[in-house]
Parts: sequence; C-alpha cells; structure tokens
Amino acid sequence: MQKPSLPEGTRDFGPEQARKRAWIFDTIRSVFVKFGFQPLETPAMENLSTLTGKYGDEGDQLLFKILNNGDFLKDADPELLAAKNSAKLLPQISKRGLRYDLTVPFARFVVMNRQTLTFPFKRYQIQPVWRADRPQKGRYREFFQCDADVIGSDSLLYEAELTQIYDEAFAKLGIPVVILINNRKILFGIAEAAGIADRFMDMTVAIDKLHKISPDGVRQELARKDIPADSIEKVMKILANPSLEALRPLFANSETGLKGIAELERVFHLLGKTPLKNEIRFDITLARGLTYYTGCIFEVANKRIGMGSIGGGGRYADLTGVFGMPGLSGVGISFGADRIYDVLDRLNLFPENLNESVPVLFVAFDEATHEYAFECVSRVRVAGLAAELYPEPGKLKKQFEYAAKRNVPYVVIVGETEMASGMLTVKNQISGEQRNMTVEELIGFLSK
RNA sequence: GAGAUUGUAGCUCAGCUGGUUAGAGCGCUGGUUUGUGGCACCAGAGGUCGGGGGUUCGAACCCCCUCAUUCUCCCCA
Repeated sequence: MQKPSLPEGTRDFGPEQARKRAWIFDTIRSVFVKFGFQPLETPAMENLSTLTGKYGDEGDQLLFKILNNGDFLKDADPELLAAKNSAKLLPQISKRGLRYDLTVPFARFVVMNRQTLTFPFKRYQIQPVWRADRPQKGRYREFFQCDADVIGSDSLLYEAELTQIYDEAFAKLGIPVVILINNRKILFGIAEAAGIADRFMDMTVAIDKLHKISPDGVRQELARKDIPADSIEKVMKILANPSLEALRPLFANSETGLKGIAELERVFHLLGKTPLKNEIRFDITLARGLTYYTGCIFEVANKRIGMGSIGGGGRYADLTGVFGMPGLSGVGISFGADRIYDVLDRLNLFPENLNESVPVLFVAFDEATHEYAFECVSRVRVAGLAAELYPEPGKLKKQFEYAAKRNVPYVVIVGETEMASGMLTVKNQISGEQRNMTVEELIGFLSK
C-alpha cells in the first residue's frame, strides 16, 4: 500500500478552511461587483508562448511546463537530446504551461476579444495560479489571486476607486490596514534628481528593500550596483522626505517627477471627497519590483501583525503591447487571499457562524420514525432551508455526538410520541433547552 | 539555484551515553448510560520508528545514500 501524499507547496482545504476561504472570496467579490467589475475566467493552462518572456528570466524558470501528450520525444532534436540541452529542448517537448499570474492571461484575453469588448473594460478574476518556486512561509506552488483591473483608460478616477475597493474590502473583512501609495514617476524623478536616470530599475529594486533592510543596507545595495556615492546620498536624502509638497522643489528639473506628484495629488484629492475607513498614506519608499508598472503603485499592509503585504497593484501603460495591441493603459490591484486567510486566522477574526454546516439535524429511533423523519426533513428543504437526517435510526448518543461534531445548533428528535402527535422535539444544542413544535413552526423558527 | 531543519500511532510529540515486549496526550471503537452530545471513569484497536544500505552481539538512536517536510537567501503573493 502506498502512503498518500501531496506535491510540494500544495495543500488541501478541508470543509472548515474551504468555508472560510469562500467567505473571503465572496467578500472581496461583492466589493468588485459593487464597483462595476465583471467576472472573467481563463484556463489553467496557456500556450507557453503566451507566458514566456513576460516575467523576466527568473519568472520563466518558475513556470510550470506541461509535457506534450503522446510520444513527446519523437520530434525532439537528437543532438539536443544527446547534449541534454534542456533549455533548447523545451519548446520541442512542451507547448503549454500553467498560468503564472492572472494579469498576462487577462491581457491575452483583451487582445483576442478587442472587437467585442467595451472599453474601459473592468474585470475581476479569482483563480489559482502556479509557480515552481521553493515553498516557504506564506508561499506556495499553487495559490489564489484575486485581481481587479481596468484596461483602456488612463483616468486617475480608477486609481481612486481601486483604493476605495481596498478600503471597503478590508473593512468588510475586519482587518485594519494601511494602504500605501506611491508613483513610479516619482521614483523616476528621484533617479533624475540624483543623476542616475539610466539606473532607474536598479535603484527601484534597491529602494523596494528598504522595509526589509536598513537604509545602510540600501546604500550598500546601491553601491554594489556601481552607483556613485554622491548619487546614493542624493537618493537617500530625498527618500527621507515624507511629504509630496516638500518634494516639488527637488524635482524642479524632472518633468516626470513633477507629473508623478500631480497624479498623486489628484488621487488624494478625489479620495478626500469620500469617507474612508482605513489610513491611506503616501510612501515614497514603496517601489514594487515588477517592471511593468509606470504610474501609481499600491501596497496594503495590515496594522496588527507583521506579515508581508496582503495586497498590491499599480498602473501599467502598455500591458497588451507584447500581444500586438499597443497604447492601452491599465491599472489593477490584487488581494493576497492566502495571506489574508493567515491574518484572519491568527487574529481570530473569522465570523463565528462559519463553521456551522447545517442548522438542523433530525434523529430517529427505528424504521418507522426514521421514514417519518425523512418526510419532515424533505419538507424543511422544500421550504428552502438546509437540513440533515442521520442515516440510521438508533442510539441517540451516537447521533448527538455526530451533531456536536458537526456543530449543528438544533437537533430534532423524532420518536413514536412525536410521530403520533405531529409535535417534533427540538433541542437547542447550545442552551440544552427543548421545545415541541410542528414542522411548519420549525420552518418558521429556523427562518428568522 | 544556495544553505539549514525535521521525519517515531490518525494528530502533536517523548524516547537518557546504542541494550531485550517503542511510550504519552488528544483522537478513534466499545462500555458504564439501548429517548439526549460536550464531562468523568473503564476497556480496546492502532506503529516494518520516511525508504534503502552499512557499522555492531544488538540500531528509533551511529555512518552513507535517497525521498519528503519546514525555514532562510534569491525572487515574489
């Protein structure tokens, strides 16, 4: 007999976990829908050509590839095979891969359906993605992403609305958060002001680590990238600056930097016209590693416990360009569902009633009462309520233990007396109190 | 890709410098209580000590290989 096991970095979600996760997804989805986003689902697998080259060299390595069906070595180049040249052999033996995120499939979908879509196109998508990463704390090889993106508009209204979505969703989930906002153009302004515009990405990647490593660590990181010492000090000096206002004079010679300031001011202006439940903060050190962001960028941090970011996103100028449809600006956000789960779990913030499976369980003593109970259960279900009947009549002890383990709040006892009178015995499992009532009364009782 | 960690019952773990029939708690099954669960008591089932090889009179424990886990770095959610 073989021991059952799970592939590295994957997990099962048992009933309780699955219910909690469904609650998270439903909560987030309801906010997406409220802001007019439409659902989209794409296949788990994409053509490898769609995926490769979109996430950098590292990303390509982390793609799960799917072996071709049939005799997949038949058409493989014998020389490559003999040389064990995996990299060059790959396209000959694998045509498909599992999706790595939801953004690239979304871009592919938009380009393929450009004739029928109405722009701006707002979609949300809640599906699993796969990465052949080394699993560790809070990181899995299969995990869910909850994305909302708008494509086909460069209006800053959407930056404001997506911030509102974060605000409302986390308020509904009961997690107090800080929503951090920055703008890639401001980061570019820093690079220009420090005279290292050509090293923009190196600088960004280093700044992104500021939260993890000390300012000195960032200095070392920058120095390692051969950035001149005086430029490094200029960068660090600007980073120490917390407000948009004070930034403006420093960006006198950076048109892009000034534009970034103006964009953020516009977003904050719009947000000022609506009540928000969480703190929204400009954070000049927020960088985000992904290269395709070009404007505003977001990140959500929970206030209670340290645990990476639980959401992030930003504006990208040209996501569909690689698929031959340039000039479409988009902006999107993502919720880290798995980490949100961990935060809710650690802080005990899940709603109480989530682990109740059914509101009522029927129990009976013998064949005759069991059949009568079956009729009663059916009538409760016809009324639209969930109900369950224990499969065998007999010992109440066993049936009550089952009810307790399933967290059923009410148990209906059906015996000869009940069957004769039509008055069921209904026991409240929490208080222990018992009452007699007809099926109709039970339905009314459970409905409120 | 690099480094570390752990692997003993369904679960969480104990097992002293290698020594005879491998333990506990929880869970499970049955009973005390065949019209009432959570508590208590009693009894019981359940393990080729991740797998393979080696050292030894003797290995859960020491050595080698292998598989798997968890964590850190890189990168990211």
